[in-house]
Amino acid sequence: MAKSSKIPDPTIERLAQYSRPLEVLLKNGALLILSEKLAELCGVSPAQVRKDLAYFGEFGIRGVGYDIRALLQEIKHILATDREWTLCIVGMGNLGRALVENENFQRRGYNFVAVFDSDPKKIGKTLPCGLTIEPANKIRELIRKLGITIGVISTPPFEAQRVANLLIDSGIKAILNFAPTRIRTPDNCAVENVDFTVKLENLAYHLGKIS
Amino acid sequence: MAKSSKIPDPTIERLAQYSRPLEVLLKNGALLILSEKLAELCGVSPAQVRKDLAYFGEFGIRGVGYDIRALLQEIKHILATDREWTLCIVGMGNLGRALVENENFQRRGYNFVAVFDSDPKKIGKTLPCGLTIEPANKIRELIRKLGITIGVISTPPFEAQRVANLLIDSGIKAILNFAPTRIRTPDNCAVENVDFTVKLENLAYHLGKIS
DNA sequence: TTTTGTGAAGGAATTCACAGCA
DNA sequence: TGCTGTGAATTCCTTCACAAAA
Repeated sequence: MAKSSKIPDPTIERLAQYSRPLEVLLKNGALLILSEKLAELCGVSPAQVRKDLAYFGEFGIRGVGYDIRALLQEIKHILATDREWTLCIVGMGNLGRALVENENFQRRGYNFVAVFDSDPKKIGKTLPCGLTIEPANKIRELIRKLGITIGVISTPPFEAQRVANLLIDSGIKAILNFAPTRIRTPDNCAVENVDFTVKLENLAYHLGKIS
Repeated sequence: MAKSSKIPDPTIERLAQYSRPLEVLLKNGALLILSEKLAELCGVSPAQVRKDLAYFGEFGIRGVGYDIRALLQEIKHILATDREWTLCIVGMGNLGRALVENENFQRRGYNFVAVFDSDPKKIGKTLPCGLTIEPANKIRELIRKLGITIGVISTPPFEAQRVANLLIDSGIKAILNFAPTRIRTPDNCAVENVDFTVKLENLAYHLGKIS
């Protein structure tokens, strides 16, 4: 099956992107798709699509294309999104609350089961989704009790590393970090950063070149 | 000064990242920084830092390092973040509201001056930040009147392309897209995508390899 | 035929290693 | 001496072009 080593990181990122239009197509009843069509929908080259998929096996039929349902299932299996994940989030500001209520997470099997904050005024409040804000000192206990595997950080930047350390100490192996700062983790804990302001600065750079 | 062509995209992204710790250091009164230290703070190699900066000029002093204040100013000038930008946002769900209230934007000179939605129940409501939600049919008018240069999309995915087209028609040249779908734009309009679920799927992939 | 799967070629970005300057 | 700036070497990723298969 997988030549599991040496898969380029960009390939993993694109697999997730391929799944988006495939889901739409499947829902609309389409059965087959060509690498050329999928490539066009995702803004990449057809050869790129084929090479990305070929890292994991032979999913297509030569002369015909890819079976949409089977391909989507394979991608989900590769990305391990064919199961449910339990998450917690630390930092219940505007962004944290919006993330917890965001239906894009549940829809893909990412379920928040605990939310934390260190502000006494927020602790104990119940959110529309039904979760109650817990104090930061219960992070370790609840992560273990609820079997949480992914931690989300939406605190101010100066608290992010401390929170990350707490999560790591509690056994978390994957962190999604929304704080606009780098956090350090041991090799066995993966981090993905979502920094809007970096993206805006990219845009500003491009705009600056024009005007 | 700049050999303005042929700057790698990743370089631009890293410049924004370099500015984060530099701002903190400057505030703390530090004067000089070595490429090695900055690299360590940002999780890249020292040679990478030097090469990135060298694309735009000679900002360092050999044998000494970089003057933090001057370097930060240079980076901000390159990224065109040494000025104010006016933004609008379309899609006032949980995420849209959180983004408008998020102080990370204002702090860096990104000011929302108009917010839009197509839901009649939301139109006319005033947000904590003081802005009133406008109907989507006023997008063109307000973009022109207020001189808005960057558009943010936080609608559901199936509306994203339509909204993007509206923005483009109104003269917008840069879009920050939070909808988990690809949007197409002409060459003269830059897009940056922020897709949390893609990031989560990267994490799931790494977790899946372990457990 | 048609379209996938894939070595080989090409290109882009990073790292190396040292020359150049304070 | 110490650290930046930079061509050369290397690694990584993408594209090409065609053989293989339906």
